[in-house]
Amino acid sequence: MTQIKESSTRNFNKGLSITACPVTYAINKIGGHWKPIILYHLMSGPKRYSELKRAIPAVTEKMLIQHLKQLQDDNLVIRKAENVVPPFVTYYLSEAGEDLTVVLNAMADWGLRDSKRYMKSA
Amino acid sequence: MTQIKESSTRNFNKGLSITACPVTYAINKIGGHWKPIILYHLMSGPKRYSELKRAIPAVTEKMLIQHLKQLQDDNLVIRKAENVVPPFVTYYLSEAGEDLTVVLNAMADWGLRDSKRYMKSA
DNA sequence: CAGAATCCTATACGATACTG
DNA sequence: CAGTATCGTATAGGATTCTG
Repeated sequence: MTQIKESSTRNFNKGLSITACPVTYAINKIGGHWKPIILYHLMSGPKRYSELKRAIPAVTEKMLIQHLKQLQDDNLVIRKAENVVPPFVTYYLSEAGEDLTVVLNAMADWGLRDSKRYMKSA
Repeated sequence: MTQIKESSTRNFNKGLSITACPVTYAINKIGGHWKPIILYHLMSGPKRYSELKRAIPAVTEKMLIQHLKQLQDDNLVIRKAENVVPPFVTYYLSEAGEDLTVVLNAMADWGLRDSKRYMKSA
């Protein structure tokens, strides 16, 4: 598995900055390239693995699973698996994940506003 | 210069997700590991290059300059250089950068709240 | 269906040395 | 002081194949 290692100066520095700044703490939890999108899709309710995949066609399985796992590790999403064949797995936001809605919306607002800033020529 | 290239599937996908989600648009502008910290320090007023360096000891010159440049390209910070010897360069937030304050604060709030969530044992 | 495993590349990042 | 240049590494991310 190509996961995050805990060695290297890089992670050391990362650690430093986390403690220094709550913003960085947040970035480190939702900063992955696909995490916000996943979270975004989860904001509209629980989704099955395949639904997420279809909702975000650009993401590879690896990335999806990987980020989903990180989000679980960070206690932002919850995975619920029925033990049936074929498998039925749903992902949904935890409390902490729900709380993120505010942040995501703030970011979305800003993103929208910012992109408009460079469009309105008239 | 080790800058961002515009080729590769990766960037293509990145592009896709940007258009799909304003949150991702935002992440792509402030998602760099040092950007939020830089922005954060700039929130308290204009800073000289050396001040930033001192304020964020963990960052290397390369990273600082690089992110500073990206932030300029993204119109989040403004660079103002006096043409004197020794050089006197100041960085400060643009309008768009100031707008980010809300987002950064939302993230900071969440980060603080989230980290507390895992501390309060009593 | 949901996911694990493997292989590979790009690039983000760090360290260090040099310059106007 | 405020940067640039060069080099090396790690890891994030992609493509593909396989499985309970």
